[in-house]
Parts: sequence; C-alpha cells; structure tokens
Amino acid sequence: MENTEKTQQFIEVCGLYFEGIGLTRIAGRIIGWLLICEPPHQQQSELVEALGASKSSVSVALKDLTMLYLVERVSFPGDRRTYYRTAKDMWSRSFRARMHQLTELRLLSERGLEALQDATPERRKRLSFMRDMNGFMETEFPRMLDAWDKIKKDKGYDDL
Amino acid sequence: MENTEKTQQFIEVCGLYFEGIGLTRIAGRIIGWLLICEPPHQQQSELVEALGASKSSVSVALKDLTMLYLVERVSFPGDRRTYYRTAKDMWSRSFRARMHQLTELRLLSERGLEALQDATPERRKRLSFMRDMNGFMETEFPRMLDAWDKIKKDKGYDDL
DNA sequence: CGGATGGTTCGGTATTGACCGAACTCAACG
DNA sequence: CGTTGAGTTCGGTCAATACCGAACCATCCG
Repeated sequence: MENTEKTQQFIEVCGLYFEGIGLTRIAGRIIGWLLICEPPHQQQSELVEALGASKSSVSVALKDLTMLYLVERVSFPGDRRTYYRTAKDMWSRSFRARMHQLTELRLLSERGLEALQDATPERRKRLSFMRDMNGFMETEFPRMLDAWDKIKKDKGYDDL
Repeated sequence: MENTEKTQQFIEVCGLYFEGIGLTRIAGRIIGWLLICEPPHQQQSELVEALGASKSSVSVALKDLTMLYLVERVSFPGDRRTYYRTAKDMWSRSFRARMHQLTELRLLSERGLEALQDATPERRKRLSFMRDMNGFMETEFPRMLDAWDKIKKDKGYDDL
C-alpha cells in the first residue's frame, strides 16, 4: 500500500498522542494506521511492514488494544489468517472509559468523607463538592452519549 | 495534625489515582492531603512532615501542581511564608483539560483527512466520524460545565 | 513427514523519570 | 556580620517498561 509523507506523519502524531494518554507509542501508531489503511482490516505482518516495528511489539500491542476494545479481530471464511481493524465502538468505548474515571473520583471522595466522618461540615466541604460535581457529571455524561448516538445515525455513521 | 489510619489510606489511594492519570504519586498524595487537612492551607514543611516525602520532591511536585492550576499559593499579611491549598477551580480546570483532549483528537482526525484528501469518501469515513464525534462532544461539554455551575451555586459551593 | 507461514513468548537492553539527599541560594533577624 | 529557616536545584540511584531479536509453538500444505 502506498504511504505518503503526510500519512507517515499522521501515524507518528497518532503514536505520540496515544502514548500521551497511557498507551504505548506502537499501539498508537497501529491505531493511526488502522484509521487510514485500505482495506480497513490488516494482518500483523502488514502492520509490521507498514510501521517498521518488530513482530513481537506488534503482537503484544495488538493484544493490548484488543483487550481495551479499541481494535477487533476479524476473520474471513476460507482464510485462516487473522485480521485487525479499529473496533466498531472504539470511540464511545473510550468515552465510557473516561466516564469511569469520574466514578473513580467520586468513590475517592466518598472514601475521604468516610475518613472525615466526625469532622466539621466546613472541613468536609472540599470532599462533598468533589463528590457532588463528579456525581453530576456521571449522570450527564451518558445523556451526551445518547444524544450523539441519535445524530450519528442521521449522519450515516451507523456502521461505525 | 492528627492522622488516622483512614486518612492515611485516603492519601495513598489519591496518590495512586493521580499517578494513574499522569501526575506523580507524590503530587497525588499532596492533593489528597490538601483535600482533607485542617487548616486547608499548608506550608511545604508541613507537607513534608505529613507525607514523609523529601523536601525536594515536595518542592518540585508543588511547582508542577501550581503550573497545572490544581494547587494555588497563598500568603498572609505579616507572615512571609508561603502556603498551598487546593485551587479554587481545580475540578472544572481538570474537566477543561480533559475537554482539550477532545480538541486534540479532532485536530488529529483533521490532519488525517488532509492526508487522505484524494481518497474515497468510504476510506475517509473512519476519520470523518472521529472528527464529527469529537466536534460534537467539544460543543456539548461546555454546556455540561455551565449547567453544573448553576447547580453549584444553589448547593452553596460558591467558594470552591 | 518436512517446510513454510503466522503468531506468541522470553530475555535482555536501553530509556525514562520519580524520588531522595546534599549542596546551594536567599531573606530576615540576632 | 553569622545564623537560622524556607525553598530550589543538582547528581545519582533505583524501578518501571517499551521495544527488539531470537527462540519457540501451531497449523496448514507439498
């Protein structure tokens, strides 16, 4: 497959971005590549080729990405090879993952409040605020996702 | 200041949480401590004492946290020491930081689309979707924050 | 049974960076 | 002045981990 200067850059920036949010650089590059490649499903050897990474790195990165539901495995009848492509719900999935951080924060605040059970309301205020704000976001977030789901259909993105 | 088993645990969990989202463990512990301490403003030496960390680590962690607007410096007339406390807007600040990640993702997708200028719409679809979804979230997110801002007032959290 | 192809696991290397202790700077005060 | 306290900067150490190459496993063909 062709590989222009610009696509190459795109892949690198992807690598850096996803590395920045906690994945590895190679995993990020894989995502980048899977976002632009044709066809959209690729086998490991193709990724190795396209990214100039080692078989082993690609193998483990794909396993991680699959675990995170960012990438999914695909197979075709009469072909024993495994292909990979960006997962159907990868984006809403990662939004939900982020939402989960909200929950963690709320739980954290509740834990703190428990530790300060007998303290004055004034002292507990910082934690109460933290709990309430994250609780609010926790309920609003799914609303946003639902709203997007509707728009998504209208825009003809059903299959993504 | 007293330091029970439970508060100690809270601080450690905070350390781990914030380490998990990209800060250092010590920075996380500082946040944890500043969320529950009395008075809510502390000087470096008190943090060193409370957390059992070194002066240097606390110094650099506080600098980082201050740069990120998660913690702010406070001073009092007639007292030349510097105190630190959780920043007034630390939570909305970190929400906005997260929102910024949405923007980065959208820009990333636009970069990819540019690289695929001459490709078929079908091939560009993955990136178009990514751009549109993040764009949508980018506009909805501030709405959520505004909504919270109103509720916040009603709940008597004006000063946080 | 080879042998080729596709993929995983393992050991080692090299980089990164968090943290600490010690040395240093700077003020204020005796 | 020197001393004390508050804070920063520097150098070094230690732990974590991303990545690679090589060895290994499995499955299908001739």
